[in-house]
Amino acid sequence: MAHVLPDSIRCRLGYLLAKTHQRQLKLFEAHTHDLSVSGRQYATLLALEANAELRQSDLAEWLDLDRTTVTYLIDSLEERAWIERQRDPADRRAHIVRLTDAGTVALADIRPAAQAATQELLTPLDDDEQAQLRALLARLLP
Amino acid sequence: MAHVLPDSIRCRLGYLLAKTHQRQLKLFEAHTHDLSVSGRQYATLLALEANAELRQSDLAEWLDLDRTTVTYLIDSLEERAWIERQRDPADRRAHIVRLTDAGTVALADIRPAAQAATQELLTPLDDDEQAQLRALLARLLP
DNA sequence: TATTGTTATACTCTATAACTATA
DNA sequence: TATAGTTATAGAGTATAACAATA
Repeated sequence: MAHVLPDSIRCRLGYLLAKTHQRQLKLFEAHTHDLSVSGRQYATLLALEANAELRQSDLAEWLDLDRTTVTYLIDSLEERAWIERQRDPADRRAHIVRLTDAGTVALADIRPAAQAATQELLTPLDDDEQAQLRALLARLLP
Repeated sequence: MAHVLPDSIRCRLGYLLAKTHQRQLKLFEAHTHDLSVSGRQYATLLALEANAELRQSDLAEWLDLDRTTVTYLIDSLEERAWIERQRDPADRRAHIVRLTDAGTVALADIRPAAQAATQELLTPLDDDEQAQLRALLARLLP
């Protein structure tokens, strides 16, 4: 190939975000392959690790997901018995979600694999630069 | 809501990339709404602006896309007469893609809208920080 | 009336494989 | 036999709207 990717593309933020995100997804999948878990399922388990009880509407707000997406997400986690859901006695419209013991075990398996994936992505950066990147990205979110 | 998004999620690189990318897509779409163009279509036009002629296989390699995806992408641009494709006389298996005059005009419309979207995303960062972010992300790509 | 969650539907992306035409 | 491109298909992911139960 006689040409080179022009800077007009290589420095486009949309391109950089799309490609790094794509690469992160592939690495996460490669490292967690035998666990067959999605990044979103992992994030849900982390949220429930930090908070013993959450309503589905809380998860939707936190993870910035549609409530229908949360329903499917929770369905998939309940099928694997990693979480359980029950009616909120205080508001019988709502469902309360909790991590099960099996979910805690699963999380212990997933976490090191997920961290290894992130470390592989971040290999070109030293520790300071990794922290800078996280801090800069975090400031772009509401 | 009584809870707060835990740092275990907020600082997860996969979460940060997914959310900033999602936000970038929404802002791009909002700013280019009346032009109805995708970021990938925009990147293709930029590639052709920098190189008068490209084969579809070049585009696939540059943009890290499957060749089937490139076929659909080029189809959509040809329908709008922004690009034209013809057989490569030197290798009649290949298609050579070129920007048309209409494509050049379209690019002139799209570019400021795309840049405005990026600037809105990057509002929380000053100029130095924006450059740092681009540089750090670029180093994560092969 | 508004909110929580579920279901159905559809639409976009993406991945795969089968196909053609050329090399 | 390998490569460039096309087509068909199916699988995720996501968005929308209609619905039931409850507030």
